[in-house]
Amino acid sequence: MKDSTRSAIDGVLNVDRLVHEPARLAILTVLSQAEFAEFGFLEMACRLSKGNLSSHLSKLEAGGLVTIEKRFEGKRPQTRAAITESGRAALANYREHLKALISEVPTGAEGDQQ
Amino acid sequence: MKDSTRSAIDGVLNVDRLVHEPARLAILTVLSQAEFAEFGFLEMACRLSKGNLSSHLSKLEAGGLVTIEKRFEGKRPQTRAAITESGRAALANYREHLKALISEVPTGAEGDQQ
DNA sequence: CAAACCGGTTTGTATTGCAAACTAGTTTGC
DNA sequence: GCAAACTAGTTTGCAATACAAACCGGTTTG
Repeated sequence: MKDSTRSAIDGVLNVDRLVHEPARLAILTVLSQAEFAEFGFLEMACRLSKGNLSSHLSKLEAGGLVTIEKRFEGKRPQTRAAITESGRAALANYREHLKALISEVPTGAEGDQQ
Repeated sequence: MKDSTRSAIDGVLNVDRLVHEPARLAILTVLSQAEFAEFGFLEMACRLSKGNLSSHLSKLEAGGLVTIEKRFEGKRPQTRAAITESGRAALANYREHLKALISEVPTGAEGDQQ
């Protein structure tokens, strides 16, 4: 087994589960592209129900990857989420692991066993 | 939101959960590099306990992504796993989604909201 | 022949992702 | 002016599942 394959697999095995979950990865990805985003926007952008979005945001907040700001837009409540520095780092780190997997391990079929 | 970002996120949201789990992704990745692998080898290569490896292999088998062959090596039982065509396709597809995410969405910090 | 080892499978548990139900307030229709 | 519908979320309940620990059948070793 090649060294690069070895470390790519180790990377995969150690991914941050908080980031790895597709819904949260989507949220972080969207947030990484903007200064902040409103709840309603995230709902559509990530195709999540309000319930799921709410709970995933709570987990991301608990993990320090995003901040949640609650405010009023006129008379209506409004929630804004933003990625933190720590969140950016976690996302970047996650993406590095994926990149390693993709670039270091060939798609190829044949190879030598063990 | 850019179109490429949109489809990258859709890709992430629709990943095959059977492949997405790190332990199973590791297994499939290892199997994709060889014709087959023995249980004991997978155990080390994927840094999995026997119990976990056993149950993940069962799930992959149930999903048709790998085949399990049981035989005797001398007097001892031995299990071999191999990736199927369907498994190869699922892995390739999964990797395509990742690649799309990484290549289409910039790491960048700033951007315009919504 | 007992103890340790090999090669796994089964079982138990704690986590968690998701949907559905709920809460709290606001606007609209009549 | 008040009931019904809508907005903006949170909480709750449940089914799935990842992992560890216990277990099991057999084999080798001391």
